[in-house]
Amino acid sequence: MDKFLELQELGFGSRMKRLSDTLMRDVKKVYKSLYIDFDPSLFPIFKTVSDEKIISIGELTQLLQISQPAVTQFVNILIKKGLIVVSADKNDKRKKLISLSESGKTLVQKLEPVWKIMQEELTALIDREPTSFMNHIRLTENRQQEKSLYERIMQRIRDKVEIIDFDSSYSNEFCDLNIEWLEAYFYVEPYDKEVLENPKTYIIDNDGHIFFAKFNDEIVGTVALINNKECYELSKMAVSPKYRGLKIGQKLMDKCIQFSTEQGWEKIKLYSNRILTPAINLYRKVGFEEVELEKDVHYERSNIKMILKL
Amino acid sequence: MDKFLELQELGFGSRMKRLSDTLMRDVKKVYKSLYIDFDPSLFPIFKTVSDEKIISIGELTQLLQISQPAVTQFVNILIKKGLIVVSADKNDKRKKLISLSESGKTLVQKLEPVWKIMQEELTALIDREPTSFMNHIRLTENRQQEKSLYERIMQRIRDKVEIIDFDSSYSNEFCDLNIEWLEAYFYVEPYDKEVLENPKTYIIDNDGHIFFAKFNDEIVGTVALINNKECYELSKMAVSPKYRGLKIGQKLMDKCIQFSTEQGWEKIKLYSNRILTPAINLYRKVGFEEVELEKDVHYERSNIKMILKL
DNA sequence: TATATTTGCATAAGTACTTATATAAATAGT
DNA sequence: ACTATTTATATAAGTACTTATGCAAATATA
Repeated sequence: MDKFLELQELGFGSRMKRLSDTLMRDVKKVYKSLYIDFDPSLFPIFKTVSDEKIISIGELTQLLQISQPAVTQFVNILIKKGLIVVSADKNDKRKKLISLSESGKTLVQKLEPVWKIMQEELTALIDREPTSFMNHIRLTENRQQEKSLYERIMQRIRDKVEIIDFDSSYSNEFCDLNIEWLEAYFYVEPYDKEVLENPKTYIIDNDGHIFFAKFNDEIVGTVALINNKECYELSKMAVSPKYRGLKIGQKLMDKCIQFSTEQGWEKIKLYSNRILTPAINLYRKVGFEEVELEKDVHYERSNIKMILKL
Repeated sequence: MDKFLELQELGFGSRMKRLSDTLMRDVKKVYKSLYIDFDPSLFPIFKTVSDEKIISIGELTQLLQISQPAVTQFVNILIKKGLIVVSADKNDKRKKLISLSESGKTLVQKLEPVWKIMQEELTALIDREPTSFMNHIRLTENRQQEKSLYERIMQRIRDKVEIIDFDSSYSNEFCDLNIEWLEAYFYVEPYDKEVLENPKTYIIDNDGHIFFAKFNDEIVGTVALINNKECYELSKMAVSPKYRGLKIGQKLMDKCIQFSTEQGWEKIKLYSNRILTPAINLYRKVGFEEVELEKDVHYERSNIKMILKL
């Protein structure tokens, strides 16, 4: 199937290049999936500037062992992205001193946990038993084909999303996440505002529950189970658009179903709008079925009612 | 010194790319040094076409696991170089069937011994004790720095150049190699022609000697020691321009010195022209010293006389 | 102290790929 | 048999580098 296997060492150069390209592309996809405006090709320079605090172009060339124009090129990209700043060297006017900008520092904070996961998964992909160089390439390619680095990293990131219980310190996030999507698709009805700003009063104190999805110390999603005596109504589900693709909605939903079952309820109901196809698809996927909609619903935007039998 | 060592697995992709780039560039330099119009990037496709005899673009994409446009691109380059030809598939008009052209087949013949050496040296560079992937990269980089792949291959190629004795079957090569450089730098004097066309009569039968440099069954250089009773005159040294850089002149010279010493002569003399700086440099390097030139020399072009004391 | 060389960086052009998309022929579905 | 889909290849534009070269500031040399 794979001719490179036969080309032996003469295909070695091309082969390594191909593998590194594949891995780089996977890492690129990860950044994209996380809506992080970063690229693996920027990593060596960005990380070095971050580590060294202040460094010149020539020193970067030395350290990274790549050509000086390549360094200049990426430094320019990083400047354009606002991640680094340059200052002049007082003793040597030819020199450019490079350091992280404030937003660069913020990005490092954000990237560090992701880099950690990437590193671990990359290590798992490449570093098994000691063997020959060619064999390493072969084995790594095979593992990459079984399950791509992208999938490996994304799964680890998904696993890092925790579902936690309501705490009043998260009230703002509860409100903001919901307002965000309401404004995007509909408009915020007065009753929305009232409920979202007082989750404790309207939901928790009425024997309801609120769960949050937490990723890297950030609240990235939420959902509420409103207790209306007859059953739980699943509502206020919102996921930060920055973290779509991490299957956070699925996780929140799983938690709601598990929790409702534990509490002994026979069903969960929900109201939604057919325009929200990804959400509707998720509901159907976990077993919700469409039922007839009542005339008098809380919200104007509701045009579908669904029920899940537990 | 080398930051990539610290970037660990996250720099892995860039690191592999860097190493493969370095190796590819070295191989490129080898082709250039041998005046072979070929490029390592063409190798996977060229070799595959050579092995498979006839193959379509789609099949190449499959076998080599690179993108179809990349295959198309290199196929076009190979067509432009006249190394491959395309024919239409009778059953499927969309398909292009690719095979080696006559000059492609000739090139394969020429390249095969070189590929063999490259393969062996590359193997020596990369395939030592089994160890981790990262360590392989590190070790290979280190070895490459100690002595580059280019140097390793070139040395092996140089070692493959043999110096052999005169045989009348090589008379043509003796003549052609000399005429080639004479025409390039001066013109062929009548006496030149007479001697070059009858080496047996003029040189061998007068107790002189002729040596040839042989590489891959091809005569790539020659030199004569003319016996004028008083000493040997080193003359008729010529190296095929296709094989400059293999230090063939040096090898021929070494042979002449060694042979003259064995024969018990006290010196070697030679006549040359100052315009031929690389040759003059070689003469000086092995110990020849300039002496005063006589008025009446065989050749008009001679404007320097040198003597080596053995 | 003037001049030549070296150093630090920028710019331009080239290379070996990639992805995205187009086009024409072949095949499948109705 | 007609249309829709798939397949085989081509084309265009982008990416991450490279080498070659230029220029200005710094340093060495005379």
